[in-house]
This record gives sequence, C-alpha cells and structure tokens, in this order.
Amino acid sequence: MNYWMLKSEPHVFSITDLQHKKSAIWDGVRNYTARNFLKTAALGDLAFFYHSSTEIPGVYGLCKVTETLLADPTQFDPKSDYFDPKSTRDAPRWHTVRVAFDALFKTPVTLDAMKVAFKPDELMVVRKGNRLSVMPVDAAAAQRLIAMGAA
DNA sequence: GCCAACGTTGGC
DNA sequence: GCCAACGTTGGC
Repeated sequence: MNYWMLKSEPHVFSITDLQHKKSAIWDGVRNYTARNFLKTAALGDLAFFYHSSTEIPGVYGLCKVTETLLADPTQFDPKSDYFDPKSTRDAPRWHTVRVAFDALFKTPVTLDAMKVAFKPDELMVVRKGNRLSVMPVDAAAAQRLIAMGAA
C-alpha cells in the first residue's frame, strides 16, 4: 500500500466537506508530475488531506483511495475552471482517483510541526520550493504522521 | 532544443 | 500583497 499527500485549499474543498460527502473525485489536478503520481495510486491507498493557502497549513486528516484511473470530469466541462480544450473523451489527459473520508486528525499536523519533525528528504512537503499538489509519502513518514495526528 | 516571458502555487 | 520557486508556452 502507498501513502500520499493531497493538497487542497479548504475554502474550495476541505476535509470536512469530504466528510459530509463521504467520497469525492479528486478533480482539478493540472500538473503532470502530480497527475503521474495519481495514476500510480492503488485501491486502499491512504492519503493525508493537506490544507494549503490557509491560516494554519497542515494535514487535517486521512482519506482512502476507492477508485483509480478516473478521467477527471472537469476537463470536459467548458464551464469549469479546469476545462482543457485539448482533452477528449477518447483521449483524456487528466486522470485522477476517488477518495473516501477516513478520519479527522485528533491533532492537526501543522506544516510548522512537520518542518520540525522531518528532514526535507524524509517528507516532500517540507522541501523548499515544493508546490506539488500530490506527493508520495513513504511508509516510515506516514506512520509518524499518523502517530502525530492521533496524539 | 533553447530560453525568455509569463503564469501559478502557496507560505508568509 | 509580496515573492521564491517552480512549470508552461511559444518564438526562433
């Protein structure tokens, strides 16, 4: 099983939004590196839900991959901010996953806390200049994050 | 294929 | 709102 970190701006879509919806397609990823990571996600993978561009950025909980290799529907929608005129139904450019709400962290793991707890080579999100919205998390770091969130 | 200009992300 | 650190675009 793989672990991921998924970034979202909470004023657009937050983990409590996901909690209410139960599950959601992770749409709007328009970066090839991030998409390529999403394409390797497998059923049952666990993802850390990261709130970005907010007062206290950090991981607020967990979700789980329940469907893989979905064509992101927003790429076909001319009214969507994520519309991609170069994408066709036959050859979609943007694939993503569906995630289901799993848990809220008892204690959110803030970016500040992650910077203290992890070296840059241990966790991508604390690397300088990192802007990826989808990142892999290795098993050791994942276990530590889960422990920090549950404490 | 190079690279300048431009756009975006996201912390601060 | 600023700006660093990217990624993308398009002329050549």
